[in-house]
Amino acid sequence: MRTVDPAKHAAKRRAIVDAAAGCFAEKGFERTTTADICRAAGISSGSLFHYFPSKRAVFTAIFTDDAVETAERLEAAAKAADPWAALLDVVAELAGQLAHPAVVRLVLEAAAQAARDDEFAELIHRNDSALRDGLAVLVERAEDAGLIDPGIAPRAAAGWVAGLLDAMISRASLDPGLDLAAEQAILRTILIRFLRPVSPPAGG
Amino acid sequence: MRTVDPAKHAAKRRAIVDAAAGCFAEKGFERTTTADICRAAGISSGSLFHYFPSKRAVFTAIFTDDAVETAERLEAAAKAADPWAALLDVVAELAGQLAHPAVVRLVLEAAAQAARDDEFAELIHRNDSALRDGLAVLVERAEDAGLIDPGIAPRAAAGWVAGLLDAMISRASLDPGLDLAAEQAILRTILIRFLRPVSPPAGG
DNA sequence: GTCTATATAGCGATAGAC
DNA sequence: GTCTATCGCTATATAGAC
Repeated sequence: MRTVDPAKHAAKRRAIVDAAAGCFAEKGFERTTTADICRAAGISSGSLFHYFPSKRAVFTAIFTDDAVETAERLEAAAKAADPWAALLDVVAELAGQLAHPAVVRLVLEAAAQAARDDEFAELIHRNDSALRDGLAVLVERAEDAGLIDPGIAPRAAAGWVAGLLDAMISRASLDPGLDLAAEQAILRTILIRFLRPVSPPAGG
Repeated sequence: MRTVDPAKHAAKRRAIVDAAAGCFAEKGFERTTTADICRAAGISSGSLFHYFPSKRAVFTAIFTDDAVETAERLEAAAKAADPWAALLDVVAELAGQLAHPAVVRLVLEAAAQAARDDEFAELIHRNDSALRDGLAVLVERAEDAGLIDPGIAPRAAAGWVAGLLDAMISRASLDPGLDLAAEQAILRTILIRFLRPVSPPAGG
């Protein structure tokens, strides 16, 4: 038995991060005050800085935590029997997260912050790179199975798949009344036409 | 002869906006101080607030000015003989602007600001809507000429063309060493495969 | 129209009791 | 570990001379 309970500490840390994520999504990093975070989390300033050394550390924690979840998703997809179906599934799942406006806003905020903070940019680039790597594995496996146009480089293709997800983020933020399901269908069409062989070897 | 020279006033205003755009691109809106803008423009605080009522007004001026230029581009494209070629040209021209890192950063900053400032969001949405309208006109004209898959709605297609440009912005910001020319070629491929008839009526 | 000087307010982070 | 109280600093915008 130890003086501190690591599980309790982690749970509280997580609660603070979740509360802060809502604030950052709503007002952005700079306009969110540490007082806002404290109010949202129901704690005092002293407590906040007991768990995190700075406001920025709270912000970055959101994205280190998220990276773990995405990595698990990609790992599971890599084991799937049908790599092409797994690719479409992963894309649909990631696109589905955009139904939450807070997620859209957080991604936009992260992109803006990464453009001017080198350390944070490294984190975001690592996350993006991990996503592209995971997607590239699926593209390669699908290509080996003859399900993808051989003229397309897996790595470049993976970059554009990630880019298409970013396109959806920008559409979702620019058009609040966007029909996400309809756009996901179009996204699927674009992926099929972009990646599949010009004369498919089989139906699908 | 008047007491104030409108041309001179406009020129100075423009000089301030240009200097400020550099600051905003580098540090973002909130972390750019009015003192930064004054230093970059070579003026004093008193002068800055003689030309603009607030820091935010300087920021928005960047995007109202840009809207005019884009509108002119689209107007010219609408008059072109070959609407399909004009569409590809406009996309290439807009994508080409991303060679300037400052442009990429400004767009990201604008997206983040629009997510939390309703008045600024209206401006950005108007600009985006004007872009989509201009692209939709080209898609429609190309469709009338049998150059585009009839199963694709022009308005939705235009949204995704704009989205693909946003995808390129995100790629450019996430990957500093990105080969822009190579990516533009892929973008072109995606557009052709996405929009053109499945069995083209002619070469091209 | 341009400047210098400054009012006013709010922020991130710390100190130290309990 | 959590709290209250507050320090030290920086920022936007204004006032008013020239």
